[in-house]
Parts: sequence; C-alpha cells; structure tokens
Amino acid sequence: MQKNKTRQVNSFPPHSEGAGGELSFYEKVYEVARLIPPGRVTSYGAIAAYLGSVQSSRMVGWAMNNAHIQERYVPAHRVVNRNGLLTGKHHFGTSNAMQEYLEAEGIRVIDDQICDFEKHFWNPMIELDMD
DNA sequence: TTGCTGACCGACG
DNA sequence: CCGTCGGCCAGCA
Repeated sequence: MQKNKTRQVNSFPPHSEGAGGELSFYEKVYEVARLIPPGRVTSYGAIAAYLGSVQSSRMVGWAMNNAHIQERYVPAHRVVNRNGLLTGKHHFGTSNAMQEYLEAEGIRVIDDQICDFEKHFWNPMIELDMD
C-alpha cells in the first residue's frame, strides 16, 4: 500500500488549469479517474473525499455522465459505488460493457457486483497520498 | 433567475 | 431491516 509518499499528488496533469483558475470539480474527477490503475476500482465517494467533498459524491457520478464526451479517455468503468455495484453500467454502450471492461482487467463481476471489491479497491487518498 | 435533476453517501426513524 | 430525506456542485428548461 502506501509505499511512495510523493506529495506531488497535488500536481495534477497541468493543462486545463488556467490563470488563477482552479480545475472545476468535475475536471478533477476526470483527473483522478485517469489515475486509477488497470485492474483497480474505486468509489464515487472516495474520489469525492479525495477532492475534499465526500458529500459531493453525486457530482462525481454526474461528471462521469460527461466523461464520454471528454476528449481525454476516462476509465469510468473503474468507478463504482460504495457497495462495489456497477451502478453506472447503464451509461455505457451496452448493459454488460462495463462488466466486460472490468473482467478484461482481471476483475470478476457477478450480478453487477465486484467480487472482492475491497481487494481491488483503489483509494486515491492512500495511493496518491495527500500528506 | 429560480428550480429541478443526477452513475451517491450517510444519518434517522 | 428498510424506506426516506438532506446535502454537496454543476448543467439545463
């Protein structure tokens, strides 16, 4: 787990950040989502918490709604709810698309539920380390 | 401009 | 145990 304590976590991929302008909430969501390593999954709440607003978890899901229109690829399939349930699967092309992606990364999914969810869980707070 | 909605989460009863 | 409600931010009628 928390092996590297790089504090440069705050240094998100510099590009969208403008003069005196901080990244929008949903833009941050995309950044964090892209940082999710293959074979790993996280929850909306975890991302929201990392952004500093766990209560804004709804916004995270909403942001994912626009994830597909983003020019940059966003692994939305690696983001599930707190229960490890593929709540947003319906927003992919097909109903099983999200599951297909996860299984392709070695994650077993049964009944829209990720097996050993906590084992595949990727916590941005720890992996990215906030210090 | 006001108000509703949304791929959620946590608290209450 | 299960249903309900409030809350956060941003987009759209």
